[in-house]
Amino acid sequence: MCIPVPDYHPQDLDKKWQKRWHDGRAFEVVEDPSRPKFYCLEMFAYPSGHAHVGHVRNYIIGDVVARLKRLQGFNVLHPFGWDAFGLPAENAAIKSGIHPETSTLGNISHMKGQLQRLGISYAWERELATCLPDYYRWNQWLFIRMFERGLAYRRRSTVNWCPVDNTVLANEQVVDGACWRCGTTVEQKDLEQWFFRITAYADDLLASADELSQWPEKVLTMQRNWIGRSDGARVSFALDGWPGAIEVFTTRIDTIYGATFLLLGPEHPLVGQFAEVAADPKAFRDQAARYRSQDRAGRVSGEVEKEGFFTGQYVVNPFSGERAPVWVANFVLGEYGTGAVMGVPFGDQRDFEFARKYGLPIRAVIRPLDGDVPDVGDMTESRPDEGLLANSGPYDGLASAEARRRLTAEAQTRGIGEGTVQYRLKDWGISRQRYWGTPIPMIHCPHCGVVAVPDDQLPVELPKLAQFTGRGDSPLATIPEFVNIPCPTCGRAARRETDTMDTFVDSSWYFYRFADAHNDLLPFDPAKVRYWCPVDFYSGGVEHAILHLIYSRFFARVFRDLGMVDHSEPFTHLLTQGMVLKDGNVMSKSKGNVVDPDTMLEQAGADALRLYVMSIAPPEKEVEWTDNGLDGSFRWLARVWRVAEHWHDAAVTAPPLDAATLTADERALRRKTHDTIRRVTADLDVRKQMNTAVSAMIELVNDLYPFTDAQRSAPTAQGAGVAREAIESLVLLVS
RNA sequence: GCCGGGGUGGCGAAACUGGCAGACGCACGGGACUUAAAAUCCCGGGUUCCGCAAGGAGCGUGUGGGUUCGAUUCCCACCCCCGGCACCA
Repeated sequence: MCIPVPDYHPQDLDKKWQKRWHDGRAFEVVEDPSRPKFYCLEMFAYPSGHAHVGHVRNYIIGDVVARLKRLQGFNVLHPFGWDAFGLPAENAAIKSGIHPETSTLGNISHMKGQLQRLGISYAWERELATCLPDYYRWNQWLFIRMFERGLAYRRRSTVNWCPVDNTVLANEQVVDGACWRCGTTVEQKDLEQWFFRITAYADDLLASADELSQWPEKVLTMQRNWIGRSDGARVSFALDGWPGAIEVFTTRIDTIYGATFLLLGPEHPLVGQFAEVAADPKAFRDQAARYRSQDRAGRVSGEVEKEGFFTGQYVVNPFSGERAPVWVANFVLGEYGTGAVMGVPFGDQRDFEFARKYGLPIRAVIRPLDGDVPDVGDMTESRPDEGLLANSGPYDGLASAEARRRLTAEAQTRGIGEGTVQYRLKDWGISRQRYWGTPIPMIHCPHCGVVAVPDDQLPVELPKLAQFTGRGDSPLATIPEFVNIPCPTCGRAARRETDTMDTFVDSSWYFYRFADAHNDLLPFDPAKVRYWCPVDFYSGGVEHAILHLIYSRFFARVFRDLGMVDHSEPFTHLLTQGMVLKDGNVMSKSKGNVVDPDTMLEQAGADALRLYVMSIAPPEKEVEWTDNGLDGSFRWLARVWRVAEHWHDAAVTAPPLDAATLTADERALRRKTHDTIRRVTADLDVRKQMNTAVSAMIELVNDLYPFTDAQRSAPTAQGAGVAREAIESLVLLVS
């Protein structure tokens, strides 16, 4: 068949339609209770300067869903904004002297142009940037609400410190002992810090993870690991010859008769006291100090030889009544549980190795259901399996689970312990000693203590800073006009808090702000959020699985408990899009392997680029970028254009279809048309598998060509009608 | 070690509920059109063997078993790759 080459000039089409969408405000929406709503959101962007293909993939995925849902009759909210605070802009300012505000706003403007040229259907009137006071004032407002409820609090603590970025990092921002952003090994530092009490929601966050049926299992697993719930018991071992007791946390109280020693972490408060009565207090203290530093290094390197030393003190096993020596061990973590553990070499591999190394006794306290009590002399490793209790006094013969219940109950009755739940999750440290972030709206008064800035004085605006030196702490502390302020309570001289908030605070609730982006009385009108939220479809990179996505779930609960939202889970369906790699690496400016979409837009137009990116692989899958297929997508669009142009005149005058008089060829094409509609709809809507939707559409065109050719030599009355139906359907599916 | 995901042509991939493995695309080869090229259109292709050919036979979805009339799909055992967590008591 020879269909003449059409004038397919996508660049002109892009301009024409993008102008029409812009002028007609085509994607703006308002609440409309008469229509079902659909909130489609892609993770907003850090304005680094240029959108690369990796970002673009995410926005296209979201746009496909948004456009599908509009065609299906939903009232679709599809907004975009900018996660505009953050270190890169401040670090650039230190190098170049350009103020972060200037560079950030410039970057936003450039990237917005790129997204518009891609034809992403955003409701731009709701655009927000977190670095603007009309956004970050609500961070401050919410901080104060959390402060009032004890969810934001200040304490001195050991924190993760990045010496390159010169700031504190949250636990979630430390990856393999290094800064998540710059990769520098994290140091420990003692600082007064603001924390958000995310641990208050640990169980809530964990329990409802089970209900997130439309989240990837991978993400839920990561969050469960991160929260790290352990069910166990706290039990006190009375000190022998000292007042008081040492409390331990254990998940295996059923093995307590096998606790032949007790281990303190080097950070444990009793370590200092025991040192004073030791034979050589200095050696005692030095050794403990060595363990404390070792632990940090050990977590990074992974391998540290287990070692410890005897304190000279004993405790009494509350169940067996036996005296057990107290040791300090380098592998016991000060910050987890009570910082002390009972040593059960029979059931715990670390304790086993420790006991073997130092000749401590091992007692077998569990026997298998179908076997005898093991001979400890034969053991080469611990036996953590559950079974029936042995050598455990009155508890002998009980199954492990039952024994745990009885022993815990007994401990409680005797007032020496209780069942408890331990989490690995820690409170979220949000103070940052940097400039380019939300000022923490607190005032330190020598007389009144820590006082919140009154609501009517919000926002605490970020002052202009002339010089970026990168030296010292908290740049805001160098601005006397900012720091010095009368106390709002007593009126006497006081000082502002000079730390700023972690930028993850900004991103933890922005999806609510989109529902009511210009509210200047509240972060959002609860009625509007009730209409739009939760977000029905959320897509973004899996790298946020335990940062942004757990913080956002936390904030949803805070807003819920403030009575402002009526759901707990902010994102119903989560799609974690696979990264786009170039030469096996993540694209980044520093690696110099960024693929810029603008060149491809100029070459092939927005439709070809979008179609190609969607056709490479399913959206969750990581892909290696090659330019190879882009031409193919362009060629296919030209084929669509060509066949549509060929049929245009005949189609507009074709009579209505009469199903009874169709030829076999016509029936086949008709069947293909409707099958394609079914497949594309299921692929986009249900399976979220854009690549096979593209394949299905290509197949329809592949059938349309020979049909067109056959009709050229032997046209039928119904042919144009069947072709029209196919082409109209196709165009709709493509759109 | 624990948890999650995966392993299918030269490449990206598809196979939705156990039913013709490799749809669709990229790259490639052949042909038509053209003075020629580009573009376009048509055809071809997992692999081995037999055949001049049309065609035929065998093997084939990480490996080894199993269930079944039938297995990429279900079951058992194992290997490898990717991601997450990890001295958490």
